[in-house]
Amino acid sequence: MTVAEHRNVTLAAVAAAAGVAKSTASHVFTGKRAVAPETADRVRRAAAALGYDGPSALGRALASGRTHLVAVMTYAVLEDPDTDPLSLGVLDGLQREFAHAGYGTVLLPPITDEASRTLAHSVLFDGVVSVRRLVGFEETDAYLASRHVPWIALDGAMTEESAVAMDDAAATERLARLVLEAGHTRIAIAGYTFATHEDADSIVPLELLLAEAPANVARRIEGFLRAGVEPVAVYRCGAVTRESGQHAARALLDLPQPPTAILTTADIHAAGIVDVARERGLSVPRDLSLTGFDAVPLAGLGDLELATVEQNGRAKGEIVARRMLAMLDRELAERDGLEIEPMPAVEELPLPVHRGGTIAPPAG
Amino acid sequence: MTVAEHRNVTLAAVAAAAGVAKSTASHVFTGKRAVAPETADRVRRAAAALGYDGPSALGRALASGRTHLVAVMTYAVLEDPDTDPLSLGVLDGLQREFAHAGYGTVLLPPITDEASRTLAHSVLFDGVVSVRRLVGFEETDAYLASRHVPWIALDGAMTEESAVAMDDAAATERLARLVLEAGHTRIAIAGYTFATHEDADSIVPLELLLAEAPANVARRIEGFLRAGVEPVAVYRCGAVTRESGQHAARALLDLPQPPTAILTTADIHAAGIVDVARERGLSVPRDLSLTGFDAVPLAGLGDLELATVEQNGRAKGEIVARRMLAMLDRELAERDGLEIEPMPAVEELPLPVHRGGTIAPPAG
DNA sequence: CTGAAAGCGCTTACAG
DNA sequence: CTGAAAGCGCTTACAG
Repeated sequence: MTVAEHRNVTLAAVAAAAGVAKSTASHVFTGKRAVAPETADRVRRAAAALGYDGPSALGRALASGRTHLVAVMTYAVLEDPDTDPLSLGVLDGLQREFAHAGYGTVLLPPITDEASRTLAHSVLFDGVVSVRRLVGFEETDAYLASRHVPWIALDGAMTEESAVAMDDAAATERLARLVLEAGHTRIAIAGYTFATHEDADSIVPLELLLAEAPANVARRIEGFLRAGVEPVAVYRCGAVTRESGQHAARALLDLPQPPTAILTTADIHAAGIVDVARERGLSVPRDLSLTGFDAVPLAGLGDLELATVEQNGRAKGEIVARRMLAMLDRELAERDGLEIEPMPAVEELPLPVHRGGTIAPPAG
Repeated sequence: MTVAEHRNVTLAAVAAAAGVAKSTASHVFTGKRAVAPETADRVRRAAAALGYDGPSALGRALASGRTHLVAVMTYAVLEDPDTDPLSLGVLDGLQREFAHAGYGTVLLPPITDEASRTLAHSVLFDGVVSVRRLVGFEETDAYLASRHVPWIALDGAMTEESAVAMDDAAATERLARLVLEAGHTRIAIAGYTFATHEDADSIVPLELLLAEAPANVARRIEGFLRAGVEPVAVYRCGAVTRESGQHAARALLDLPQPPTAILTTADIHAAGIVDVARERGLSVPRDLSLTGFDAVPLAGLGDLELATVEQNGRAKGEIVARRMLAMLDRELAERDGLEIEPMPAVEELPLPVHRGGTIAPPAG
């Protein structure tokens, strides 16, 4: 038997060789129906003799409507692992949990041009998770909705909350309390939005930021307020980048009465603030206290450890994956007219607070 | 039109609504055959009216034999991005290039247990690339071979050389020359193997290391020899980890006549050697010169920049992806009885040498 | 415990 | 420029 012949061995051929019906041969491999031991043996022997490696995934998929593929739609998570270890962790967790359940993970870029559009249309998947929805997500979201498959969008999108429970507010409340207890009264808040308009980076009214921010960022700010913070200024970061944090620092430290503490909603912004503070000869935390969010490794901070909230990306990915698998199971049950189990409760991702070394009493 | 109805709109339904044959409707979407403008319009209108989003990827795949999916089989590349940024870069390059060509990338774990075995069998792909083949690759390799799809295995496997040209030897020769020119005569070599036996970490004869090492590592060592290095000792690292580098350092520095320079075949080993040297109060490069390979970010080295060879993971991934796409195209042409184009020449990945700050004249 | 048949949603020679 | 039909490789009611 040559390799070339090998390729086209089909279930039908095996069934014929074993002298049974295709359905019987099929059941030998899927195990969905009892088959007499001798019959099964005959089929297996025929398969071995013909070099049949089991039912083709493609045929199964068409017949069963299940591709055993889940898409993860994300933009360049991989390019700069240093800038986004969190999303990488999420991807890792998703992939592991899906693999464990027999689902492969398809990496797909968001739809930004003809190539990505064609790709999205031509790739198979039973469900999809969008991670770090930063670019090209208007069309992508519209498209994913139109595919009518289970879909979870993370990073502050509405569906995130139904997939993984995160009490951001409780965590940031604790963090803010530490700052208040240190004696600060002139506290500023720097939150972010995914707003794409110009001037996104600027001082804004608190209400505006709360209205524009993704749900999770809004919750983080709620935590600050709940702790009793009355911000002397609020900055809107237009991107989750170190530069945006630097802009925030410049604007806030230029105020006539600059804050003695800045509460951010992302570590990377806090890192940018440290950059500018040092540029200006200020020392953190002696001259400026600072909090972050994510507990992500940051370059260029030396020995400084940020006061922050830890978000375990891999754990988050695993939780989200389990949610997706439950959605997939329900869909299958619904299709087959089986009894539909209630969705399991949303799992909670613990968000431990790290005190770090960036909170100190205000100077003077 | 409800969502539920929506889901089952098929090409056949659209064709019926437009009053044309399925084949005609199909050609309107694929563009593989000319269709009269009015006819095409009628079909498109019918599609729009029915909410048809274009041919199902699944049906196309079964009929055409193309899933537009390439698998990347790799073990936990994502878990510790810090320890393997190179593989991450490769994955990124693969993914981008495949996406560009209309292929999705499926992340698959190597076969190590029942779950991964089931997964590999049930997932569809037209071709596969294995990256960082560290664990469970005996069964994985056997399985991938049995799928009879184009397959490229990286990281020192035979097929890597046919997919991307890397002149490791030329690069390491230059590096070794720098060490020789600095005046070193007592030079040791630390190379690695994927050997899994106990005692893998040990001093060995040069010939043994050359025989056991993956092809790319062997080439790197060849480069050292070509430069004129006559090693006073050769160490075999059994794993590509910092610990293994530390073991190498201990063994080599404990020699009665310790080397004044150590040439490694991976940055991470050089980092481990720095750890041990410092532990012992030695200064790099004053007391010990050192070279690496990969130019990967390393933690805990302070200001020390390694003398090393840069391997751009993303560029490598892109080159490999283009190779895979060419293999896929050829396969298709072969199947359809078309003229088979010769494979394009293997692309070369440049391997720039960085002098860094870890080469100095020997002490004394 | 087993079989014959329909069907999953398309593409692609073949024929005109 | 278009159509009718076979076929891609399976699974799954239905029937016995």
